Amino acid sequence: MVTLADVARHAGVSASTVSYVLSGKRSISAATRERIRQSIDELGYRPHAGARALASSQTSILALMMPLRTGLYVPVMMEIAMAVTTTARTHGYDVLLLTGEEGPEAVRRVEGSALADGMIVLDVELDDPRLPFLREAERPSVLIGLPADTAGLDCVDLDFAAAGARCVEHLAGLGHRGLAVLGEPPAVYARGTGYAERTLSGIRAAAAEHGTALLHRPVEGTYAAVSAAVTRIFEERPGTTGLVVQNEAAVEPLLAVLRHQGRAVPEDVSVTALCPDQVAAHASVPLTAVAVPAQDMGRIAVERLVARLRGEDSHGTGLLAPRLTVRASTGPAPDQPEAGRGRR
Amino acid sequence: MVTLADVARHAGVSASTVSYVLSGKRSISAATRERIRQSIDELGYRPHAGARALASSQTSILALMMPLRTGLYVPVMMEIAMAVTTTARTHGYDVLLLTGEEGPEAVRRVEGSALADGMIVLDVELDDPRLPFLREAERPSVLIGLPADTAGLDCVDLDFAAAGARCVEHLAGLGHRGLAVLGEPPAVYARGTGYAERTLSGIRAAAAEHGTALLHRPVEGTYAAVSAAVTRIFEERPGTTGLVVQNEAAVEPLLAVLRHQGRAVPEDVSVTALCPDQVAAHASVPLTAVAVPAQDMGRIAVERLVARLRGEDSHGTGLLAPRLTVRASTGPAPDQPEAGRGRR
DNA sequence: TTGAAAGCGCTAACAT
DNA sequence: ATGTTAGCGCTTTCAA
Repeated sequence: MVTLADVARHAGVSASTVSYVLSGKRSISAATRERIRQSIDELGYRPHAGARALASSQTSILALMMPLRTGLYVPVMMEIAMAVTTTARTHGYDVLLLTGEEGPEAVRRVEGSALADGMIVLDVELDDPRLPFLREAERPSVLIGLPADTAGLDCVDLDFAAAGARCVEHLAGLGHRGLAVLGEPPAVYARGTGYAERTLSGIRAAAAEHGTALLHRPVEGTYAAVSAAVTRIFEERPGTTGLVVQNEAAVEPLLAVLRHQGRAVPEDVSVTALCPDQVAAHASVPLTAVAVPAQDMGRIAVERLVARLRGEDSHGTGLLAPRLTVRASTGPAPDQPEAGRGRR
Repeated sequence: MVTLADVARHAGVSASTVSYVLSGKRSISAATRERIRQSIDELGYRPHAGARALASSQTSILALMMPLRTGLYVPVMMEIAMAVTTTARTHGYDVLLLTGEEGPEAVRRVEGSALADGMIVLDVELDDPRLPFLREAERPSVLIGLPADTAGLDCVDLDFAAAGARCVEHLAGLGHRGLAVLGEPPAVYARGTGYAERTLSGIRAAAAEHGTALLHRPVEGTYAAVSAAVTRIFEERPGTTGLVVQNEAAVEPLLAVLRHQGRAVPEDVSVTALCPDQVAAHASVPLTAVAVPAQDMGRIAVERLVARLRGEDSHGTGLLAPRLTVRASTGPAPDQPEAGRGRR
């Protein structure tokens, strides 16, 4: 193994000089700097991460806490994880992956063992058990998600209320007066994961404002569940012409069910979704949708965390504005909102 | 920060004694061991990871290299990542997540900077550029996947050839004589990712053995692409009654297309897939399928890696035997393999 | 602009 | 069964 001392010897300087060339924390004459650079390349030197961590109390590692609870849409988590990792690298950080199991204990491990300089926390519940530990932690953290009480926390998230409202406004603007929401699975609501409720409240507010009827059905992302839910919706409210879907897994099943029931999209029913752009764009009917900006959230979380590690000011809680892209799944409300247009 | 020295002082022993209690590398009288345990708890001591890494040249960290290339089915990767992380924890290891971008360079970083004790490599190409570096690396690695030349490497993977054969045997056993394969997207084949080709060769061999006709169509996982492919298949080979799908993303689109074309599953067409059990079980028609044992692969990879880190013998390359679960998507071949049974 | 030297917190010989 | 001590490879005062 090549050490700093080896490099110093090879370049004919002291160890500290090599260290300073690496960190740039003091000025070095161009000549020696070049000589040292050369030695480093020639010897293939790499600083030992552990030694560095010990001496500097900085690990150059960010922890990513990613519980994988039921009802979560995996691809979104993955996108965030990837964005976090690549962004972290551009800032010179590596990423330590922590999964659920350990819960709050993981926070203590990271702190106590000095495993990382800061942490990014996913899938935050309204009253997340990790919050107290994060609040009193020495090291900074950024949450992706929004707990009930954000005091003393740094959070990044999509403005789900605005996103829900955006969907309703779009449909209302097209003349739809009977709307229904296919929500996340019951488990997600039960768990107190804020975003589902925030979306719903945004949807409700907008529906009230536009005077549209509204039905809400939590639903599992299976064909059978979606089929049952959709059937019930049209039975109870034959005048329903607009659907808002907030369950990525339900998107394809929904389109299949509608097709099967003979309801044309968007001629008979307009559909808007809240899902990653990729899902919306590649659906069997390209969907008018508010994007879940997974990559942005991951990137922004890292940038904030890095800024705080550098001692720059924390930016506090910030919500991303929703962006709705119109595609092929929405159109004007049918002239006669007659019942039973579709066959069953 | 609480250090080993603090604990030693508090317990009235020397630092080394505390260290040995922690590592169990020499016998300690029950009395002092208990006293030290108590001090550790009372003070809330946690060993400093960096210091430990420096002194012992062991990081207790495993690196997980996960390029995320196009055409990959994300949930499988995620399942593997989660299995790797939780299994690693049960053995006292944490996981460092490395994504694509860096390629072979990442291998050198991990080595050179002593970031991890060993690595697990995903999405291995037949002639992966990382292989030479892995072969000459000091630290052990386990690949999930099978490159062209496995010499000097430790690999875990599903036996895709056997898996493909298993699907064909099942269909042949049900009397199907005209089969078609919906394969991975062309990009996957082009990239030289072995598993797709291994599956295909297994399918071909079994088809030859059973004397069944066979058509192969690579396909993107979009509704449009699947629709086009299926339509062509039935035009070219009206006698096709059995489908093998090896593209998780194509599963739902396929079922939707068949439904739309009026082909009943399994009365008109039998479908077998090669996909995670969860996908198969929750599809709109529960699928007879060979499972992609993502969790097992992740777990086994870690167990092997840990065994090697402990100096136990490497187990060499090992393929997992396929397991086919019969569900609702396959049935006896239609009596009269007549053309044009479905409407269009 | 550069060196010398004192740790960072832990492990592992080497003693006793 | 326990203590003493010399590093592990790096950062960072303090000196020059």
